[in-house]
Amino acid sequence: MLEDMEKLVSLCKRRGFIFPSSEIYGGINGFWDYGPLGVELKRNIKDAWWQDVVQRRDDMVGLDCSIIMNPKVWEASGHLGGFSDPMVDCKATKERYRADQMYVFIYLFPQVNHKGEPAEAWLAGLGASPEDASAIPEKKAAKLAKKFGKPEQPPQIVPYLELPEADREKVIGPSTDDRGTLTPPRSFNLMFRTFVGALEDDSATAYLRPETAQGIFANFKNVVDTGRVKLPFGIAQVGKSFRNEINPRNFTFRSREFEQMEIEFFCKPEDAAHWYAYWRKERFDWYVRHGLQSDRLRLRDHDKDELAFYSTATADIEYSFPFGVSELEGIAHRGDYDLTQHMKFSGKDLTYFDEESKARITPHVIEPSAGADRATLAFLCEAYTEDQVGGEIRTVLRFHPRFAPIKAAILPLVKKEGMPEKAEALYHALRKRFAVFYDEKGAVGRRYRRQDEAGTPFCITVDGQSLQDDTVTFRDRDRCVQWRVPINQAESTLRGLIDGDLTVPAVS
RNA sequence: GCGGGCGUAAUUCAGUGGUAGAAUGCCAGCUUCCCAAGCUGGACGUCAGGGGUUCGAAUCCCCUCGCCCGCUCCA
Repeated sequence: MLEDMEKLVSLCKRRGFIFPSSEIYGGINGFWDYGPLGVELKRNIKDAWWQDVVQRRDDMVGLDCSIIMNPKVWEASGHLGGFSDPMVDCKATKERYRADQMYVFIYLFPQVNHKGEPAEAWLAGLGASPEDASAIPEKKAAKLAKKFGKPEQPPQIVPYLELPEADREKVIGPSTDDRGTLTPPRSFNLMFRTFVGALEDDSATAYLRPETAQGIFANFKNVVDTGRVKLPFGIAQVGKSFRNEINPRNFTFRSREFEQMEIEFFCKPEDAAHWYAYWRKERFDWYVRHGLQSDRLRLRDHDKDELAFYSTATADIEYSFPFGVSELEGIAHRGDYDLTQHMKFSGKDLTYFDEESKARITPHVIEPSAGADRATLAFLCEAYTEDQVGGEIRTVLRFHPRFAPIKAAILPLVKKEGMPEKAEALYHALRKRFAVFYDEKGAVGRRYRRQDEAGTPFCITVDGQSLQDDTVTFRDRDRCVQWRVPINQAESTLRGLIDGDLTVPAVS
């Protein structure tokens, strides 16, 4: 079991799974590159997802929409407003506050201070309204009143955001007794801004999408009009998204550029609860089927106060990474919020005509939204194992065969007596269908270990007997079991093992 | 964004002011009929980047970038 990320990060670098982005220039925080093995792994995960939720279902279709969309999309979705809360930091106590919930209470005391000026105190309080915010300032003012006398007037109350810049220095923060410790309000906007066209004026402002979901909602009418789809049905999309995360952390887990695998599943309002329960289970089971069967995986329902205001239910699929329990996928019951918002902002009718009831309805939507990079990282963490073999450590990535970057390595046992030629012929036959790898160099034990570290589930070895009777040995990664298979059945055997129709024999 | 730690070969690390090292890995060859065996040879470093101090800096100082940990944040 993987205890910290260090060994995995170093293996990923060493074997070509994941590299720091633009490393030769010192890297860039929050961005990562997938190397030769990593790109296969991640692509296999995305392909498996696409096959399972689109190709093998009758009620799903796919979509691939642009990353940059009309900026109004992000007004409608709430990302432009919701992603940009101004925050204020206290330099003394390191606390952080929402600036729109901070009010300054200005007290004037009758007596003068040591400089002979009228004593005044600018006391900051926190709350949704001035009344809510008054507790801390009142308490502090009462203390000061003992020294400078009781104020004759009630305090003047100013929202921190409306305070003139020059006056900010006078403010005493909620958690300190010193003035001037608060920073100016700073906007923490997670949207990546850019400009469309060569002229960088404000009218050309656009955004890199922070999620793929809105492209699906924006195309809902197109798909309904052209796709011959009927409720209930879903639209799936895989693609890059971008968020200016305040603090990228934990290897690829929180990155600023990442890839999502999202479904918006549309249904009649009265069926939404059923479909929510269905997808909640279906998506959890998908991870279990592909190897996250340990107790490190869990399904957590959001508490009421955790829910977005438009959602009636949300569940997170979480994985216990070495750095903590973190979300892989969220399944949200979003009601008709998104379609309604887009109708409001676009002025277009996005309702659905139900043939049965002859009524127009606004479908409700269930959103299973998964992180492709997070899934990849979870499968990497889960796969990482160190076996003790005769006092030595055998490092193995136990990927599900469907995800393994290389499905099988074709190896001549020794580099002579016609074995390389026979092995190469098999390699050329197999690579038409599978990602396979040929290696004839060095001791076979070393080659087996190299494949273990790359997560290759099977090795096919051509030995002396192969030259006599046209059989090869299959070697299983997880238990090192070996058994003989006729060379003309190698392809069907490999396919059976990958698809799960065949299993590895108990003993060789 | 704050605080702390760190940054030397592909990886893990040693090197506290005076000629950049080890192990593993990698490459070539020999050997080898089954699990990182052995032998021979080989490549690989702007010591994260930039600036400063010094006769001389991987080493001391400053700045920047990146990674890790803890806060904070995560609509």
